[in-house]
Amino acid sequence: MKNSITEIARRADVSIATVSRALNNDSRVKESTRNRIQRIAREINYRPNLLARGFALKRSNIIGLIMPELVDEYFTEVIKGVEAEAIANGYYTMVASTHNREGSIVDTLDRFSHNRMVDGLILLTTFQTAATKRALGETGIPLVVIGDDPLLTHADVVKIDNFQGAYSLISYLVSQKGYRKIAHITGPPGNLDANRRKEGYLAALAKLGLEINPAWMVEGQFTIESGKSAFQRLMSLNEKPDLIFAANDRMAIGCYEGAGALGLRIPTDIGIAGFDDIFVSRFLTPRLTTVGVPITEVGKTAASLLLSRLAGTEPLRTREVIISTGIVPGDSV
Amino acid sequence: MKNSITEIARRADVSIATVSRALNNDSRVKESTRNRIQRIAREINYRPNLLARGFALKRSNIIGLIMPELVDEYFTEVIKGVEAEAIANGYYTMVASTHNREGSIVDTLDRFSHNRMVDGLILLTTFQTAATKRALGETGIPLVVIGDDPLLTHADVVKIDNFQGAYSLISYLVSQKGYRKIAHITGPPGNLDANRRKEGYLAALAKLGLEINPAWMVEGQFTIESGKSAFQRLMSLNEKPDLIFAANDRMAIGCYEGAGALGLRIPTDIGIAGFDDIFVSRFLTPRLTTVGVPITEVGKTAASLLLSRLAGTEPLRTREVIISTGIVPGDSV
DNA sequence: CTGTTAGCGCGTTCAC
DNA sequence: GTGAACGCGCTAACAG
Repeated sequence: MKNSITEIARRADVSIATVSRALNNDSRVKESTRNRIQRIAREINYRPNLLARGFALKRSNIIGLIMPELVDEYFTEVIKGVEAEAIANGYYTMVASTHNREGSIVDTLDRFSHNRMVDGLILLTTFQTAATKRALGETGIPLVVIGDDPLLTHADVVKIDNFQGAYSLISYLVSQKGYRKIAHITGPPGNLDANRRKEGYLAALAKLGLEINPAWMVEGQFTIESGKSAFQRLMSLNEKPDLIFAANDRMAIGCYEGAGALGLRIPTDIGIAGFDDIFVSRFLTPRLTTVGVPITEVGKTAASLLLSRLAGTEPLRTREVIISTGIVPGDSV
Repeated sequence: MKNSITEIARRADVSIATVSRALNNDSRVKESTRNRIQRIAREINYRPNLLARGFALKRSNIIGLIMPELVDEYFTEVIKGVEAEAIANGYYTMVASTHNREGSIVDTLDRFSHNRMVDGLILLTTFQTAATKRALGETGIPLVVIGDDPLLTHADVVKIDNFQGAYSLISYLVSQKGYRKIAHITGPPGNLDANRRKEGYLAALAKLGLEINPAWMVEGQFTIESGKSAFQRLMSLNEKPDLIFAANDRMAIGCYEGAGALGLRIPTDIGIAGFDDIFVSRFLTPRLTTVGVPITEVGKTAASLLLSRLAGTEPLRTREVIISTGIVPGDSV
């Protein structure tokens, strides 16, 4: 048995046009006709062929979500937020993880934006190259970028307030906890979040009139291992810091491991602070002091921006939403 | 400018059929013609309209992944595994989170399987009702179920070896660590993984000739909080266990919290073991002894089963793959 | 080797 | 209020 509007039309003894109208609640169809058609549709468990509909309408009702390789709960949360918002508005979500390779981000972007499979795109990047930027300019479909980029002219942007988060954290550590010699383990050089966090750190130190010691800024890779090495480097200096602010929680965990290896106690011998408030941070001993980010909200906001644009009711100018962060006090400082 | 095979045909001065063949590497097209066509396609940055192609072929090249509400890295890992396998085979992945409500699982299943949006489905369930089972039987498209269900006749199944994992863990705790009075915090009653873990626990006790004390089996909900309450209940018994096996790591974390509140030390005063080896378990103090599950592999396997079936080269009978688990020794026992 | 044509299921004119 | 006819971009069958 077929299962199309043609079949329903045959059974209801009307034309396919009438069926189409009835199923889409077109007010021109007589009520009795509409009811009859809808009943038949239910009986044969009719579902519109979304491929056919999308083809006819040039619209898939799918939004694409492009992310680097999935790690942490960070990505789960974003997916969750996007998906919830999408479903609530009749859209599906297609996830593409690009495995952190620059080439594949561009590829994925290019593919998705030109093959008409998705109506709009949400891109989560942690770094930005010329190639990516170029590809972003050529999508031709509505685009929302999640990330601490400079404002893009053709895309809405959702950014986490990394600067403020770091700035507030340092201020808190100095004014409330009395730290003066604050080191920083940065993230990978090109990482946008990492860069903004570093700027917040530097700005806070400057504002507070504290020493900015170049030796106290060590580069990390956002991994536990790199956090541990950075910690060891810092602890081998003649003039040691009294607190280490790691640009993410994973590296802070590395510091815990480093401290354990050296027999140093936190926060007695050295204070540790992180950024992200990932799930595990709550269970570290002592509980990590860090900066919390409402990640699900990031996803929801991104989806919401995209959907409103797809609905066509939005102005043409791009928008930028900043998601604020908050200090999560722990016992590591 | 249009961007379709019609446009390419116009420029190359051939028919659209030839263009279609050339782009799909049909061997019947003369090489020079094919090269010319492919060059033109590249020049105008042509991408096939996937909606149109899918419509014509009655095939979307999308696989659907239905999951309960996303929690833990468990789901991230599954998505990662599925997505990697799918992309490698020219498929896209559509994620639908059903928010743990029975009704919506059935809805999603029904919708996905009848609207022709996906070619096949992977369903991850932690519980199974009659309604779900019925819906599963009516999909009409290839289906892979991830979960410790009884064998389904019309779906391939990927299951984690919960039974063996629990059985081995208990055996290890008894023979290597000398525990004799082993309590168990179960998962939610209908949860399939939880049930199998309990069976493994009971079977091991029986086999080892150890007492099965009903008071030592307390129901939990797979949450930290429920683990904590269960712990408190167990510790208030006259005859206390010397080890608690929690059916998942989250509840084991609850036990840690409970122990902390009562001033009990792990493993000196009470041993704790879990199941899952989630990321955080490595950072608990002391490190949790638990059972590890290669989750990415679960996703990969599921996708692989589905794709091979979609490729049509597979036999009709359903297959079942059991993913084995392994003890992760920690310092909590 | 290549062209012509039908048809996939749907929404949407344009008639009546 | 309803129907007939068209077209979306592509693949496949058939014809040459």
